[in-house]
Amino acid sequence: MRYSQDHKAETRARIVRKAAVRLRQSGPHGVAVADLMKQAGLTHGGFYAHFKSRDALIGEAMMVAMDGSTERWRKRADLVPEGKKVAAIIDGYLTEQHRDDVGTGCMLPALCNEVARSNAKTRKAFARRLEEMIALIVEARGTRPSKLARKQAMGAICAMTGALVLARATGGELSSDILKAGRDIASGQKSAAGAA
Amino acid sequence: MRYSQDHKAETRARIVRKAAVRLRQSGPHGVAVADLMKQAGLTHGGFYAHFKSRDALIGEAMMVAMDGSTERWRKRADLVPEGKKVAAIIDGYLTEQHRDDVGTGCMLPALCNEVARSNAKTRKAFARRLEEMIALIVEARGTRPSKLARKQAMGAICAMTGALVLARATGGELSSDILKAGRDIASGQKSAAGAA
DNA sequence: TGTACATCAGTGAACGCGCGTTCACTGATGTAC
DNA sequence: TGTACATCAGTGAACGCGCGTTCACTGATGTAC
Repeated sequence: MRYSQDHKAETRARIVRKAAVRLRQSGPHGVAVADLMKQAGLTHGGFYAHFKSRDALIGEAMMVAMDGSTERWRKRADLVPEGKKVAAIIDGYLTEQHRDDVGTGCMLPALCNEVARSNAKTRKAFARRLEEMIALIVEARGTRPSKLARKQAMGAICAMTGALVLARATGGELSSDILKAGRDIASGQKSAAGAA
Repeated sequence: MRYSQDHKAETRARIVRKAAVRLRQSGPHGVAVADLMKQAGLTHGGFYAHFKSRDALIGEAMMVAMDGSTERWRKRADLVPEGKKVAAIIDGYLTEQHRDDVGTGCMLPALCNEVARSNAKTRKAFARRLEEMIALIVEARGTRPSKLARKQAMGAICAMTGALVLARATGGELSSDILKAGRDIASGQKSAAGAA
């Protein structure tokens, strides 16, 4: 078969996208060549017409899986007026829907453990996206950027990430309670757990 | 060789302990039978005198890896006077030392992703330990237990877990900043990232 | 106390399954004429 | 417009490595006498 000029590029992109979903769901070991090609409607042999190796694909999938998180936050912030943007991001993030959707959800809870074991390139890409997300929260606050604003934004992201991974590891009422507690502490609502 | 009565039990426990470290460091796929036996000073063939299968070992290692986290918190709280206990737990938790020690560190950041993919038994065990940790924070506050106290304790644990996984995934100054931001938001010190 | 035997934790070669990778082949479509 | 040929994305059988698992064997120590 000989296809239109970008048919191959589309196929390739489809494989990477499926891999990025699997990567978030099951980690790198969950990405099996034959399984992935089947998902893309192909047979496993054709894989090497697109990628040098499975590892090369995983590297690319890692990058693709890191896309979108920031963009989703920006869209949610754009929908609400000044002063409600941070809350919109947090409340849109810590939902049962997001908790149950690892495959296309935020990279932070899904990939953090893997990134910690990855090479410098992947770690650097992760750090860059995280910085973008921090900057976006600082901006969404609508106040003057400052060291304190940055620190508080980072704190909120810590709470959001932690709440999501813990809500995913647990279930039932505890899981829902974690999401609620995460929303409160991330947005600074009477959530000081400080001594006394 | 025929050894003393509990020699076998000691060997078995040693293997499980090594597996629990590897599990936290590299996940279940990082636990290889031959490698583990070598670490324990044995050859791979003897493995099946102790365990039914690799999966059975991983199940046990999971349980062992979940031990100790609560105990460490309790010990830190016991060293300081009333009113400083929660801060002692948080500040002892979000350190560069703990960040760099995944293998024997807290189960929450190390295992959360794996637990989310595990069977009901493992998930239940995880939830039980998490409840213990929540209760311990509530107790360490020294105030009367309440729904709010529980929620705030959960929020603090979210922030602590999130800060550690993100600090591990990044490096350099960003990593240290995350730890600082995590300490602040978890202890409720001028860390409200709320809108406005 | 000494000797023969039983036990069984541990050894290491070998097996076999899963999965990444290779490769000779296919056949639909584009191009040349 | 039609025919012959070239291209190359995709096919699927086969290979081989890594690793979990099996198994016949070892040899140090406990027990019987």
